[in-house]
Amino acid sequence: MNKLTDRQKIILSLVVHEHTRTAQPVASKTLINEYTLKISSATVRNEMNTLTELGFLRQPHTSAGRVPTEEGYRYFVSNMVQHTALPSATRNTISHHFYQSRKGLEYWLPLAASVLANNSQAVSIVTAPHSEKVTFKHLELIATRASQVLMVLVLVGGEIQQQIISLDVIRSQEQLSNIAAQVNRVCENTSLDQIKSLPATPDPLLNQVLTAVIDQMSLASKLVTGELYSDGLTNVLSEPEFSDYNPEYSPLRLLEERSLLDDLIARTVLTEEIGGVQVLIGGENTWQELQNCSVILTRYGVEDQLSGALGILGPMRMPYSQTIGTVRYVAELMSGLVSDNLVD
Amino acid sequence: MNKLTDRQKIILSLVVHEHTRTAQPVASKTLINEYTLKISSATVRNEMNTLTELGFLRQPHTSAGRVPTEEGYRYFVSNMVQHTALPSATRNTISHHFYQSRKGLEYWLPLAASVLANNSQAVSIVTAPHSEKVTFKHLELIATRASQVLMVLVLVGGEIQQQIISLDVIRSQEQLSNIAAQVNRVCENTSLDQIKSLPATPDPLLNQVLTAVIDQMSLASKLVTGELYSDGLTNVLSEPEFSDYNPEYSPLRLLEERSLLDDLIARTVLTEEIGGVQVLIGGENTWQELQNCSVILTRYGVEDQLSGALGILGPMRMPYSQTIGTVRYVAELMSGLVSDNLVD
DNA sequence: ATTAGCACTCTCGAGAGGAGAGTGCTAAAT
DNA sequence: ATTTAGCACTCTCCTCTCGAGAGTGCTAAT
Repeated sequence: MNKLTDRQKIILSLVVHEHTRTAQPVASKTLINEYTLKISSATVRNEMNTLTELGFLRQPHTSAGRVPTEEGYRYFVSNMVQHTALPSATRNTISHHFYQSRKGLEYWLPLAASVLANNSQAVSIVTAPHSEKVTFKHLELIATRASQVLMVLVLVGGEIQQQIISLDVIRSQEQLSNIAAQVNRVCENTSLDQIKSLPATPDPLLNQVLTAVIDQMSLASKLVTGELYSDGLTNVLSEPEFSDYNPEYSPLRLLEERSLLDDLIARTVLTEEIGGVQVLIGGENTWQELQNCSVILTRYGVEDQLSGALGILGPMRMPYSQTIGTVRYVAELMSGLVSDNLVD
Repeated sequence: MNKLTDRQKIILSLVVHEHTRTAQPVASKTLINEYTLKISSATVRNEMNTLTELGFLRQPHTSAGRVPTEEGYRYFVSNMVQHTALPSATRNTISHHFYQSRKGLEYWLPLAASVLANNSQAVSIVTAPHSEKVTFKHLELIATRASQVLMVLVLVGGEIQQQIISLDVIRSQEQLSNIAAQVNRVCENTSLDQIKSLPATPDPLLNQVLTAVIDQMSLASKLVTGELYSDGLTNVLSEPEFSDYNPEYSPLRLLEERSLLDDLIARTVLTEEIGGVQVLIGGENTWQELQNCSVILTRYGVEDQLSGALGILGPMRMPYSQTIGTVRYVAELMSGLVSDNLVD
């Protein structure tokens, strides 16, 4: 696979850079003008020809410059994007944002989305972290009106679920607190399966509450990741990739149809260890919606406990090196924050 | 203001309808061909001329048909959209969705957004309901790791806030529950101001918790409405109104910059009683972002207790009658659901 | 007050032509 | 054997023109 000569690699990378910058097909002459190459345009043309035959470049028409193909981008990203860290100025700006934000995931998630969007000129995707194993932490029952009860369920990891339960009989807050205390005693740090296999209880209220708990926990166990935060839509609306095509296959469906995003996350980053950044270029023949787009995704959080996905969706023509660096850095920050605030 | 003749009104409304249907300038001849009018095209032309002088229609160029102006749409909406109810089939389809959904605001909000988007071919906007007066309902403190405590605060209305507090000393869950019980005894159904004016306490832990409660409640009191749910972006991306213009003034900024939306909500529906539907056409000289767009917004929930805003954002050229009906109906449904599940 | 008829205006699309950009190839140079 | 200069060739893109067609405004007749 890696059978390009050094010179071919340089030319491919220059074409990618130049095309990213100008959005135009790149001519051999442009290359030797803009960059200091010690070879002539004719040589560049010959090499471009080879790269075209290899499938890494293509010509929009006979007498136009070259544009990288999907394969070209893929080769570029896997072989030539050196994982240099982000400039420290950028890192500081980003971490500063987190530092001066209010504390709490509910602030960090939209902040991460905003930072990613602003540093990438693409659409950001951030999902709230979620624990693979759903474990009971704490239950609270709060009397509201008449026989309605607000049930608040806290899971290990810190996710909070709420549900309104209608009882057959009106109960006092004391009675409710009593039941909640019983449930807490039995269930703390207990997994869904364990709770399911608890012996039946004669108390109908306790029964109803346990059923509701099991119901909520089952629901949570089916989630791939938590809520979606996104930002930077206006960054890409002017890009033809996002507005021209068939609305049936708009890449923005990824933001609106949760099942699409979940599928994408499940099939890429969820199978990876935290820390690895995945780059999907042009849908990889699997996601039709992503033609002409690229997705950079990674997983963040604490391995085996609480993790979410974060990254960006942008036109295929994007500054991969910088964007990958940003995604990686934001994920590192978020992992640290999640880890420091783990509820276990 | 209402000085149009009946015939002029008819012609204006036909132009609006036809333009909505075809997105093209409407010719006098088209009108008498498509609709059964007992007047000639020349008469229509004369009337169109008058309507143009009055500012309700305009010509894209000399020899083109007419297009409604902002003023034209405004006149049409205020004087000629009769508030006929939605067809019962549509109503049934919509209510069916709510009926077979899981119960809980967290399901109804995205559902409302989805229903609005699908029935309007526009972008939907739904904000979670929020209570104007922030009132304490219930507090829970949950020991996590070492000296970290997860504080869960429930407000009257059912909003749940969470925060992680770091204590100086490690406390047992008993001690924490004890403190929470104390706070609950003192604060239940108490307003922010009342809590603020509570006498100081010697207990440092109690003090820290109360400070955190006040902090969270202050934050809540500054919200205009809750979280934003939106759907149907792909509906409008192909519309030139949404992709052509300067990204600085894209109408979609309304979805990304919460301050814009809050301003819009505060200055329109929040001042109205629940039930009134507001139609903003073309930004009304106030919101530059909304040029060529219209926003239909209404407030839903329970007056003086818990209310949010919902509606749609679409191109100015839209089927107002149907869309207004949909927005009103969804708001009615949501008001009912909020009312049935009020936590007070 | 309404309408038929007609001249006038403007857009839109097709077609032509020329400039320019960029290539591929060939033959010479290294 | 590789690189390069030179050049013919191709294709796009812009502009211009021109004619067809759509739709109007005006005038004179009903």
